[in-house]
Amino acid sequence: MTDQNTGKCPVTYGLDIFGDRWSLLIVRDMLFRGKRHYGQFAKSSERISSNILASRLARLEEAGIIAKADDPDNQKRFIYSLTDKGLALVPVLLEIVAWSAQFDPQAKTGPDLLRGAPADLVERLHNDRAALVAEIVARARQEQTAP
Amino acid sequence: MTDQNTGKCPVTYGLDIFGDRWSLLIVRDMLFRGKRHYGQFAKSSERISSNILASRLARLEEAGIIAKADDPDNQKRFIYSLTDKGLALVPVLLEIVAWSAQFDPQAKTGPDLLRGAPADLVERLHNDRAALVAEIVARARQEQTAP
DNA sequence: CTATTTTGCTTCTATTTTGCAAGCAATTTA
DNA sequence: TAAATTGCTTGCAAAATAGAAGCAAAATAG
Repeated sequence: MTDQNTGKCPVTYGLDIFGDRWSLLIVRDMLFRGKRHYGQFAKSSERISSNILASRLARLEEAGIIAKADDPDNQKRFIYSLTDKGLALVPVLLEIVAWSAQFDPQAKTGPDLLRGAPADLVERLHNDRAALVAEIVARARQEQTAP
Repeated sequence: MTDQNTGKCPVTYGLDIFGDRWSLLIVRDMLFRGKRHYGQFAKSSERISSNILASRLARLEEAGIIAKADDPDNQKRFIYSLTDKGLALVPVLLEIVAWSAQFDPQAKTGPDLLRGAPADLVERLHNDRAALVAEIVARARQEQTAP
């Protein structure tokens, strides 16, 4: 018998948007590394190829996760920023980080990502969750409006 | 997919394992829908093709997220179960559900998934998080050991 | 016991997605 | 004014995926 789930499963809704290799890495770069321009994403350590980057940015924009605006300092380029919907992915990303910190013995966080070791992050996520999320969102908002 | 996680970002570690269209749906099916056999996954509403299903099960097993055991009731088939590492993905999945519930107006949860509406889930996730996670993990464990 | 069905895959091919290297026009910088 | 930069696009090869079919072992039906 087929599945009884006529409505769309919420897990599927999310994965339809960011269930791929790159989308969440772009969100991570915006959130934790302050990246805003195409060229910055292209220089990420994971080396996304340019056409995939362009298509992912378009997809994320279409999904309402990021917004694309003209850069007042440079007519040629654009500033990508996280919308509220994109910022709401912070808990998802944090849980992924926490999970990885727990099971990847090599898990390390550079000075850019969260300005701390994953162990500290996991602890704060456990003890002080709401404040941690709020703090990250606030900092991301700040970085987006004031470079 | 390769083993080059040395010193990598924890987000990358996670996405290397489950950053694709199907892996988390398989985990979801095991966690929230009590599925344990190949055939049950194959009949999922999302219709994964058989070769992809086989390769994802192998990958998840290799990553230590699921375990494959002989079925005592049927020599031909296997029982797939979530390991501790797999069960630790509950918070990730819950955050995805919460995010989708927040932004997908169509988000619905059938009687199988979490036995409740996403709205209730989101509320419990906010007010009663640890207990909710523990409850889901406990039920999944129970379903895995006693059909 | 034999015949049929079920199960858990594998194999094949077609289509789609991805990666890589160039290229390119509009700026921006020197 | 020339050179470099930026944010992409375009081809093409390689890889991943979908869909159908096949298949041997085991379970079930007769």
